[in-house]
Amino acid sequence: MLMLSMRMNPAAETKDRQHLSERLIAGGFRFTSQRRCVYDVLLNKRDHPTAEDVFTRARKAMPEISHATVYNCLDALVACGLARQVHLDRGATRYCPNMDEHCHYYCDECGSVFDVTLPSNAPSMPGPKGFKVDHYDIAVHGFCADCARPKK
Amino acid sequence: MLMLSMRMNPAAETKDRQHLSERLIAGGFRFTSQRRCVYDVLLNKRDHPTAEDVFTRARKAMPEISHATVYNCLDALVACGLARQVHLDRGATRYCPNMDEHCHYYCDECGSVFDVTLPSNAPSMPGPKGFKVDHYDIAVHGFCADCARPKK
DNA sequence: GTTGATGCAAAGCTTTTGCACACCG
DNA sequence: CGGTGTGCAAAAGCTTTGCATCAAC
Repeated sequence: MLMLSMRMNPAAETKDRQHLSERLIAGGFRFTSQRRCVYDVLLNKRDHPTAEDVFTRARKAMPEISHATVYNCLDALVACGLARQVHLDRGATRYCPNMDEHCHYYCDECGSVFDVTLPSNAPSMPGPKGFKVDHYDIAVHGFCADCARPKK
Repeated sequence: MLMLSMRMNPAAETKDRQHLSERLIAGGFRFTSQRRCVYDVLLNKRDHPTAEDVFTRARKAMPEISHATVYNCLDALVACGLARQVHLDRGATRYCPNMDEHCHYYCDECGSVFDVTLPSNAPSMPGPKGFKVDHYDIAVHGFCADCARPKK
């Protein structure tokens, strides 16, 4: 199975990395090498990794990094608006550094994830009274082209 | 024996319960008392319970029901189109017997969940080529009226 | 009678926590 | 220096599995 690994805009990424420090500080966090490492992992392969995946990849560059620190770093990145959690199934939470409004097409058969950017004319709908919307988390479940074939 | 419930649409629910057996059988499952019990729990209190919540409630009517059986029953209900999983945060998966297209407004502060039915004219967007959509899982994150107040 | 479902308990996986030490500011 | 962040390990929480027994068809 081929996981989606697309690098849309290298220039924007470099900018993102430069902004990491100030974003962290603006959020009341300190800028640490571990947080930079974790953020790099997210930017380097945008395949919606789980915390465990991030841990494994981060260890290549920083062998002494711990499990707890990866969770800490991911939470910090989420808290200061540099990443988002993605909840697709009963499995582990995945992380996504793409802060554009987009949705995730998820194959319930093989687990593939496809990003689709939302049209800018996305309709707003009335929510509960007084509810202050932060962001949308849209998962489209179904079967990818390979798994949709009636071969069972 | 069916338990009485006070709900928005009693007629539809009774119909749902009558259909439980045939839906299960159509899905290749057997109709068991445990599955009826678990389905009743979902219908009786539509507050997006976790499997653990369902387990606790089901035990009131069926004290010997097991943890594993609750998961089995919930999975069976999901498989034959009588319930859906809802993934809102890093916590446990929740379950929802509402099969209408609707989205969940979720307060990241206090954890409240509000159902909002989607307008029937919901726009369709182009997904990955060949992707066969089964259903949407839309969570709107933010802060409910109580938690949105700047009391900090 | 066959086959799938259940109950129990234990294992597996994901996430959090407590604490001593290190490091940033 | 003070306090946050880290690393480690253990605990806690959620879900699955193995197996003997039981029930539905």
